[in-house]
Parts: sequence; structure tokens; C-alpha cells
Amino acid sequence: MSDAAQAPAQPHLYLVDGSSYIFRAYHRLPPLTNRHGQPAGAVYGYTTMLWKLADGLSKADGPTHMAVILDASEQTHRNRMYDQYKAHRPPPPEDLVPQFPLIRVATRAFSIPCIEEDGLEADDIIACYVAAAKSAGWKVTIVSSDKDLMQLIDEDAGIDMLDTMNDRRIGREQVLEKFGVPPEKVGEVLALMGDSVDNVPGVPGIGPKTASQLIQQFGDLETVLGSTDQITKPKLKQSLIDHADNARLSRELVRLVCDAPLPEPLDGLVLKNIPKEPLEEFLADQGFKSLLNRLHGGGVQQTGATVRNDVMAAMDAKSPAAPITEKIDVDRSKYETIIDEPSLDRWIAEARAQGYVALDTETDCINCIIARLAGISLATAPNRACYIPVGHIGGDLLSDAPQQLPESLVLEKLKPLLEDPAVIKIGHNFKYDWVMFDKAGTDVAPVDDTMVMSFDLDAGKSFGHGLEELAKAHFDHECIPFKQLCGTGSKQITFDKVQLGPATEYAGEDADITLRLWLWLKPRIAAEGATQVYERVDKPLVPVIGRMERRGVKVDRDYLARLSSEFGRDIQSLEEKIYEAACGPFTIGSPQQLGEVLYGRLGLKGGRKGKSGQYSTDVNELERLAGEGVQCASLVLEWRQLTKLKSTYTDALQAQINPQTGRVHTSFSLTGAQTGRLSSNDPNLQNIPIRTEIGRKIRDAFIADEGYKLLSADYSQIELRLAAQMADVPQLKEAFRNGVDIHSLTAEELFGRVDRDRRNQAKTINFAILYGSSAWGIAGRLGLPKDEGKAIIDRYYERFPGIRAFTHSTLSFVREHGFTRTLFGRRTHFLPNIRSPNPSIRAGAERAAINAPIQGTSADLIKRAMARMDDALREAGLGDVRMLLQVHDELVFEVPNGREEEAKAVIKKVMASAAEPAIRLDVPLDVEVGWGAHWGEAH
DNA sequence: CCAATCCCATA
DNA sequence: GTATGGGATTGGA
Repeated sequence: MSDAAQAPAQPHLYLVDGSSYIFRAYHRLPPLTNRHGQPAGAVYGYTTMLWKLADGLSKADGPTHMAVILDASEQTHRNRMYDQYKAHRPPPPEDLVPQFPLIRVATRAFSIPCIEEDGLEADDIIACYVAAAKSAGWKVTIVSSDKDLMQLIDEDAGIDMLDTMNDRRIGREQVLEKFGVPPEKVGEVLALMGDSVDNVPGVPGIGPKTASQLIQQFGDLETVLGSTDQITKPKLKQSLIDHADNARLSRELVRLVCDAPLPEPLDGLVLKNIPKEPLEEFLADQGFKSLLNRLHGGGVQQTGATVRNDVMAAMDAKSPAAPITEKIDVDRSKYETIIDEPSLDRWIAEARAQGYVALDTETDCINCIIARLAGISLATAPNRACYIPVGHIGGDLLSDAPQQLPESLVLEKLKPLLEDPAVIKIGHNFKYDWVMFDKAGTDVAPVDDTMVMSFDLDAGKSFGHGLEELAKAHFDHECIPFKQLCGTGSKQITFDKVQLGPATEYAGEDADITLRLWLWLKPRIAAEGATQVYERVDKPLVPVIGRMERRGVKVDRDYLARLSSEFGRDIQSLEEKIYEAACGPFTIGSPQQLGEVLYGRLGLKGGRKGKSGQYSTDVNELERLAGEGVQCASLVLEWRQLTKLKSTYTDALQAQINPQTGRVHTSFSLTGAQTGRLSSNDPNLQNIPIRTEIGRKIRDAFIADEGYKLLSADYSQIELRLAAQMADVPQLKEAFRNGVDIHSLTAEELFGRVDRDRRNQAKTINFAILYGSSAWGIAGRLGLPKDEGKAIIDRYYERFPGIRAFTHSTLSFVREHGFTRTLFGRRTHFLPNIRSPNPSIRAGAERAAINAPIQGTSADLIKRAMARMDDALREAGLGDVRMLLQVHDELVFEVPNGREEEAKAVIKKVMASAAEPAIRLDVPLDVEVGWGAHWGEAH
């Protein structure tokens, strides 16, 4: 492409895929209504999108020509090719139907041409315009995220796509990322994988991954079909042979028509200044006030706010729209490497003057307990970042360490800044950095943690909370991948061996992005009601958890080793018995082989096959067989238990003991569970066995330091108590106040009498309620026919009408707003699944949505207790008591001998009053406390 | 060496 | 039926 063709005079056509946009907008945006009370959420989203696009008229690379393309008719040439095409597509939701005509009205209001043509789908019309514009030498941007249209991308010819929903440009590189093949090969991949929504058959067993891999290997569909002899997987090969015709048909179905006559000539699509009157009339008619204000205020020229923010503003006029921040591209070349004192002093002064600074520590290891510092990066403004190396060494034996300031000097100079109460220190996953500085004797405060902020705002959304992922989601920015610096696998190097140049770009970017995230997220915390949960619950927990991780818990290595060999012997002898019962050896640990042995070799009946065609051999199945007297099944069950205990616990735990401290230091994740719970990893100390006697032995390996005891305090039935509170069930609340056994009470209400079986059934049902289970699910769990399950749940609702009301109101709230809330305001998001057209996905989201407020409130409570615990203990003169672990409803402490009763009183008080003063509960929170030489004894 | 799958430990 | 993390096997890079 010549320079002349890229001159500003080159026309740039924007083709808006209106039909697909409105579907996606419907599922992604809240169900707003317009001034007439008609559903208009999708129309609103569509209007703001057109606004933004049209607004680019005068901008560089903005549209000079524009058209909206719609689907006109149901019947197209594809139906003639294949009568099943789009045959199973469900009808559009009923509150979307009335919005279709409004799309044309909205488009006319902008005075933009709206193009549809009988017998052609929108995709085809777009393809025709792309072809015409391409030969005329125009640039084209297709505004859509439809994967079928990605076939048309041709960056050399200036043809790309724009996904306004995610504010993302799609070019060759993005297509490669998604499909593993360039745009011109996308049709080949689509043909193989098929499309269940449009009912394009594809080849069974081939999904996106395999399709992409095959096309990468063979180039196109025909070559794949002609090369089946080179395909090693037998199932895949057969499927390709059997369904070759379907694959060829699919290839034609996904091929876009690009040579039909244009309904409107290219020149007719020129974008002129948009007359104000029709637009004003439309916005006023619909009652889109925030847009109307913008039309009257800054006019169409004002930009910056996203569609999402407009919707927030439309939903609640009081909530301020997010600040309009101009996007500044990340420029890593602006970052400085600090290797002299005056420069360091300058940065410290700058941070102090500013009042906030983002920082990130780089180390040689992801485990912060044993990690050594490599360097520290700071950022004070977008693109204004520096990296201070302190622990870099040469990349290999021959090279010397680079010149850098001594670690002790840097830490000494930074300490006053890091401890300055007037300067906010911002980190991403700040727990890690906090531990690094704590090890150096610096108590960093005050802090903000952008990872926790993201979690408190966006838990449950489609993106996680890692720095790179958030950079992508919020700024459409790709961070330097860590493996690009350090490699991967066995050739991976540690960060302290990275050259200072690349290290500065990487570390500076981390601090830079962290700062940008803070600027972006901080205003949202208050605007979206997350202040209570962030400021009072999660933020204060960052150093608390950091301290717990540093303390670790003492583990008796010799005892674990003895258990390991004991288990090992038992496993051996079980294996011999199993081989005997199975008439020959096999890999017991392989579910595949075990299934073959049980249902093949031994010829047992009743095997359940799962979706992969493999026999299920889980506990339920094996227990069923064992109950029928199958020796082999009960032996395998025992073998499974012992191998699980040995590999996951006795062996793995020994390996996790830190040689310096003789203790195990887990890592708690503050953002691991969508409901607000913590999670624990490396090792996971939240799933140490307790239910079986033999598993319980593992708990005895957790011991107290010399002169201390382990104390365990746990909330009794906290989730049921919270359910009784939140659903407002008088009998249940009363029972909890009087210390009545709750499952017996439920059995009495449901069955009119109480015995062991009925109490157990009632217990199952009580839990099923917490988990949002259906009548069908309860019946399955209790082993009853479906109608009896339904009868039981009806009776439950009849006896406890509050539960039904709670379920109902939780679901209608989440359907409307897309999120649930705990008593303390923590939100968990459930879009898009809560509105999924797929009933099983939707039902899954509904169960999770019923559980989330209860599980989440329980998580909030114990977190509030934890945040207050250290101060309360210190005030009681129990500064020596160490909080070590949290297991969702339990806290484990190390308490000096003789102080157990005192500690018990304080801990119980803090935990029982954790809701106060924010919330007044009508149900007491019971806390059970025990202690002993080891964890097993403390229960 | 990596991922998908199955199974299983906890609350 | 909810929420997690992790080990072993398997099959293909």
C-alpha cells in the first residue's frame, strides 16, 4: 500500500452489523425501559454506540462513510442449500422483539443509511460492501464481533473490525489469537467446528481447538479431508471420514456472498454532519436523558465515556458518571532505571508531593516467604515510572552483576515514604509486596490494592483480577508477558537474571498499569457501593493475611513420614488383594482401566457412562457395587482413600515444610472465590481431612510451637443461621435463639416426627436449600422419586414461606441487576449466564446466585472478625496469641500455655460480634472453641 | 512439557 | 445442588 493511499483523503467506510449488535446488547445490558414503559435496554446500548461512532467523524481514522446493515428476511440461499440452517434457533426473548423496529428508528434519527436486502443475510451484505470498497481503494471497519465476519479482515487492504462491546479492535493478530489461523483461513476452521446456534453441522467431536489445529497443519478443509490417513487419533479420523459431506456443506454455509449488487451505491453512504432535530426528537421520545443532556451540552463532539457508564448514569441519575479520562497509550521507553542516589531521592520527593505512588516488587520467586528482592518499581502518573534494581546478578557465570544501588540503602531511603501516613501506597496483589517489605522491617501503610478493588467491584464478571487481564479488559493494553522475559519450562530464568533494560520495561509497566487501574477503579468504589466491603473488610485484611502467611503453622515432619510409610504398606497389600479380586494387575489409579476391569473383565452390571463414553467409577458407583457385595469395589475404595491421603497430604505436606522455619506457609488468596471467601494454596490448608477417622490423623500432624497450644474457634452452623436471618424465618430464628437442634426441628416440621433417618433427610434438605437446589435435585440426593422430592420441597416452602420469598426476590434481583449482594454489600455478578438462553447454564447460575449471598455474608463475617482480631488480642494483653489459619468458618490460633481461657474469651467475643455495628442480627452467632497439642485435638 | 479429565479433600 | 485446590493418568506436543 502506497503512502498516497494512506493519506487523509482516503475514504473510510464503517459498516455496522446492527442485528448481531442488538442481540449482544440485550444480553449484556440491564433491562431498561423507555419513557413509554417499553423495554429499550438494547436500543439504548445501540444508540450510544452509534453516537460514539458518528462522533469519530472529524477524528483521524474516523468514518467518512457509514451504514447500518440489518437482516431483512428469514429465507436465504443457505436454506436452499440446507433446510436445517438456523432451524433450531430459539425465538428471540419477548422483551427484545419490540426493540427490533426501534433500531431502524434510532438509525434514521442519526440520518445514517440503514441497509437490508431480501434473500441476503447481514453478513453477506457486509461482505459485498467490503469487496466493493476494497476495489475502490477505501478503508473499511466492520463494527461487529461476529466470528463469521472475521473472514473479511485484510489489514494490508485497510480492512479491520471493531468490537464496540469490548472496545477492542480486531485485526489479523487478534484473529490469529482467537482461531490460530489468519483471517483468510477462518472459513475453513468454522466449517470444521460448525455452529450449534446457526445449526451449521461441522464435524462431530471437533471443536474450536481441534479445528484450528487441523487447519494449521493441513491448510484447508479439502486437504484435511484428503489426508485422513495422516491423522493418528482413531476417533477423530473416523469422524472426519464419516462426516466429510457435512464438512463440505458447512464450508459453503459459512462462505459469504460478496458479489451481489449493492442496494445502495458506496457514495450514497457518505457521513455528513448529523442534523440535531431528528436525533433530539428521538432521544426525548425514548427518555434517554443523559444522551439528551450531552446533545444540549457538549454536543456530539464530547467523548470518552463508555456505553457501560452511560447505562449506569441512566439507571441512577445520582451516581456520577465515571470520570472522562483520555486514553494515554503505554510508552515503556519513558520508564527510567534508577542506579544513582540523586535520582532515587527525586522519585521519593515526587511521590511524597503527589500523595500517592504505585509500586511493585520484583523477586526471584513467586513464593513471597522465601523470595529475595530483585528490584522495586514506582509510578506516579501514566507513563511516569521507574525501576530500582537492587538484587540483579549476571545472567550467566561469565557476566558480572550490573551496576545498581545497594539494597540496604534503597530500603532505608524508601522506608520513610512507605510508612508515611500521608502517602497512599498502591499495589496490585499488595499482600505479596507487603510481606516483602515486612521481611525488610518496613510496615507499609496506608495502602490500596487494585486487585482487591477489582474483586470487590467485579467479582463474577468474565475477567479475572490479574494485572495483565485487567490491563486488557479496561485499557485494551497487552502487557509484556512474563515468559517473554524469563522464558518457560526448564529454561526459565529468575527475574534477578534479567537485563536491566527489559527488566525496567516490565517492572515499570507493572507499576504504571497498577497506577492507571487505581485511577480508574478508585472512583468506582464509592460510586458502586463497594466502600463498606472494601474499606472495612477486604483492605484491612491485606496485612492481617500477610502476617498469618509469614507465621505459618508448625508441622511434625517425623510423624508425617511415619504415616506415609504406614499408608504405603497398607496400599501395597491392598493392591495385591485387588489384583487377585480383579484376576490380574492393572493401573488402579486409572479410572479408565478400572472401569474396563469392573464392567468388562468382571462383567458387572449397571455401569453408568458419562459424556466421554467412559464408565463412572466415583465413590457413589463404587459404594453401590460394594453394597452389592463386590469385593473389588470396596478394596478400591479403601485404596483410593489411602493413596489420596498419602499423595495429597502426608507426602506433599512434608515437601512444603520451609527448612528455615520448620513450618508450612500457605498462601491465602483474597480474590480466589467469587463469593468473597478466601482460598488457600501451596499447600491448600483449607481441605485437611477431618471426616473419617483415618483422615483425621493428618490433623494431628499440625502442632503448636514449644510452650504453646493450638486453639480452634469455629462458627456453629453459620450459613443456616444467616439463611434464617436473611430469609426471615421466625421458627428457625427462634430455634437458633433457644439452642434447639435445627435439623430435628426441620424434621418435625416436614415429617411430623423425628428419628435418625428423618433428621438426616432434613439435614440434607437444609443444605440443599443453601445450595439453591431444585425439587428434582433433592429427590435425587435423597434417593426418592421425583414427585416425592417435589412434595417435600413444597412442604418445606409451606412451613418456611420466608425461604420461598428469599429465593424469589434474590432471583428477580439478580435477573434485573445482574448481581447479588451480601448483608454487607458485597456484590457477585452473574451476567451473562443468569440470562442465558441455555436452560442448564441459566439454572446453574441461579443456584449459584441463591448461594452467593449466604456464603458471601458468612465470608464477610469471619473476615470482619479477622480484621479486628489482632487489635482485640493486643488490647487484652494477649499480644502473644498468633492467628494462623482460616478455614471458612474456623480460625486456628497458637496460644501460650496457660492463656487458653483468656484467649478463648476474646476470640469468641470478636467472632460472635463480627456483624456489629454495621448489622444487627436477630440470630446469635455461636462460636465453639477447643484447644490441644495438635489441630486434631483442638476440635 | 502441557492440558484436559477424573476423582476427592474441605466448608 | 454451592464454593474451592490439587494429585494422577492420559494423550498429544
